[in-house]
Amino acid sequence: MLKLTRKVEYALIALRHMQGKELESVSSTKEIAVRYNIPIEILAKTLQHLAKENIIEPINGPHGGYRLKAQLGDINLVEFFERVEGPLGLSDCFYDSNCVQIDYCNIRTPIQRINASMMSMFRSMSVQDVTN
Amino acid sequence: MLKLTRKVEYALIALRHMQGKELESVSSTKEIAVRYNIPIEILAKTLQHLAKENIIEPINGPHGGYRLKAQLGDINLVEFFERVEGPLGLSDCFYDSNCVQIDYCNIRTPIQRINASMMSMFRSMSVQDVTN
DNA sequence: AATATATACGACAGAATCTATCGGATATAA
DNA sequence: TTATATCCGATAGATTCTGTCGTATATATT
Repeated sequence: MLKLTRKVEYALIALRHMQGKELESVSSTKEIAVRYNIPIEILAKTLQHLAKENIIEPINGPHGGYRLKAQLGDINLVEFFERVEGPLGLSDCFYDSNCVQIDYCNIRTPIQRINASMMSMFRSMSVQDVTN
Repeated sequence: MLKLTRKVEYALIALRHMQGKELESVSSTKEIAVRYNIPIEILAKTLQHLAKENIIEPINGPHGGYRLKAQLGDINLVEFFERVEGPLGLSDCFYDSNCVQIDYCNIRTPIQRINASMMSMFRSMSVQDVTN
């Protein structure tokens, strides 16, 4: 409960790795996978996803890989989590109405308040707060 | 990602239900299950768990059920979540060392900080903030 | 004492999500 | 042409979440 997914963790590990290198330098999937002991195929997917989101830039071919494209200080953690994993919320009912309790629920409003606090907390931090 | 479990939600729904009634009055599993459209067996387990945690008190036999026992204002949300679902943290590595990245991980410290913020936020709220 | 209604609880099963793997395609530097 | 990289859909395995079943125990009521 209340945990990050591996995908988000791998994304952050990779971004921090890139952040630690010179601006133009390129990091390959293999390099990162080996360095941090991450399954290469899953990391590859994660990086492809970050590239589609324009957070990193892909370089094809030998000596290729990825380098940072976005300003990590401009992406708050709610935005980042949602771009990597989709809609965010303590309960599904805040972005999807398929809950059988929804008509009777006596805690929706209070949980909504707590959810807002959590969102606000994550919104106050940027990806750079993690990668620096 | 970052969601509450149904068990926690059902527990909060039940506690709020009890909170809304007179102090000595008793609520049965069936009454709550029907009222909020919750599978009765799973709610039964949840209430048994809350009873073992001394948060509610069981009354056996016909006209039995449960009533509040603990002061809900005295239980903060971190404590509540952990008593219902076990150890809490954004990543497993904060309470369990079975992660293959742990020796190389470059984000453990920053995630730890964010985790501390989240814990602090939940610690600042009590169960009563949800059930009132 | 018998009955009906309630909690107690372990074992199991189904569903959903998370995590990882496979196979084959495209791009490009050397 | 070759080697090294990204790209991407399909699938499989693992774990967690959610719900079910069967049986035992407790007690108010008759």
